[in-house]
Amino acid sequence: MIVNEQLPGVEECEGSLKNVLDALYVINGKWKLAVILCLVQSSKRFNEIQHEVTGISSKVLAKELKDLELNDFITRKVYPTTPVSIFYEATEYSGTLKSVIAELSAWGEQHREKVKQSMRKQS
Amino acid sequence: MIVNEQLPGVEECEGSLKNVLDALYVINGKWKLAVILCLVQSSKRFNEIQHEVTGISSKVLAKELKDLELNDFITRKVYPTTPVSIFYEATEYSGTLKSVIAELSAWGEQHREKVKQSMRKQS
DNA sequence: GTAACCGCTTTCCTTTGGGTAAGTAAGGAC
DNA sequence: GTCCTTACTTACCCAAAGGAAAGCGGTTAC
Repeated sequence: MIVNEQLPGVEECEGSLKNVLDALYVINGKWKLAVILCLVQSSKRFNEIQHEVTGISSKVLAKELKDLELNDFITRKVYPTTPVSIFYEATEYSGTLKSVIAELSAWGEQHREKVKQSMRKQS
Repeated sequence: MIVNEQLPGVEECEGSLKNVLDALYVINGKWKLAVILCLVQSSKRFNEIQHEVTGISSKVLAKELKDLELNDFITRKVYPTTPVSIFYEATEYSGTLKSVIAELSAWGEQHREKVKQSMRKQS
């Protein structure tokens, strides 16, 4: 039995697993982060988002927007113009994802580098 | 058009999106992190893992172990006992996930608290 | 022999995520 | 009246993920 002292212990792991899975559940899917990042830049209308997040269908975008609103990452605002215009904007709460995204981004980048290197070695 | 100055800008977002998606691709799935966390505590045999990660089927566990080995998170070690015993152990590289897991865990925890609170308000 | 255990693999089935395309209600342009 | 736009919804389809259960080759126990 080999125990790695540098890594977290049993209790810490089991406690955090639930948290991590909860976090991933929210962040997960092909489009959620793309939509959040799109709206963090500026608030936008449905068709604008669909144009900017290339490849997403209206069905999926509608679903993602509902999910994100339920999780309080974005707000749906209806302006009483004629006809009404509907804007989606990122909430302050979506800012709490900043450090999570930063960590994931840093890790993802170094991981891609590592994969590239190991592919060079093999060829 | 409302721009949130406290959040990252356009370039930063678009650059990091790819990295984040790469990271999520590796981490993703119902079982990967559970298996990693299980093996980080100590190296284990197939049946031990299957017992500890409750609910995983042998088919899925076998697949996850292969994936994790390919991505260099774990090593498959065969010991020449009779019969041979096969141990899986976490590599040093799986330690690089530590800060990612820490962030995800912290965020997931506070998010769950927040969801609980907003459910109390509604009821 | 027979049964059981280990480390899987195989088969079959269901669920989930997502894609395509069409439709629709409300309003505006011509 | 007819068509266009906006913000979706609906219906149908497909592929990948995952679950259940059985099988399998090798080995040990009795």
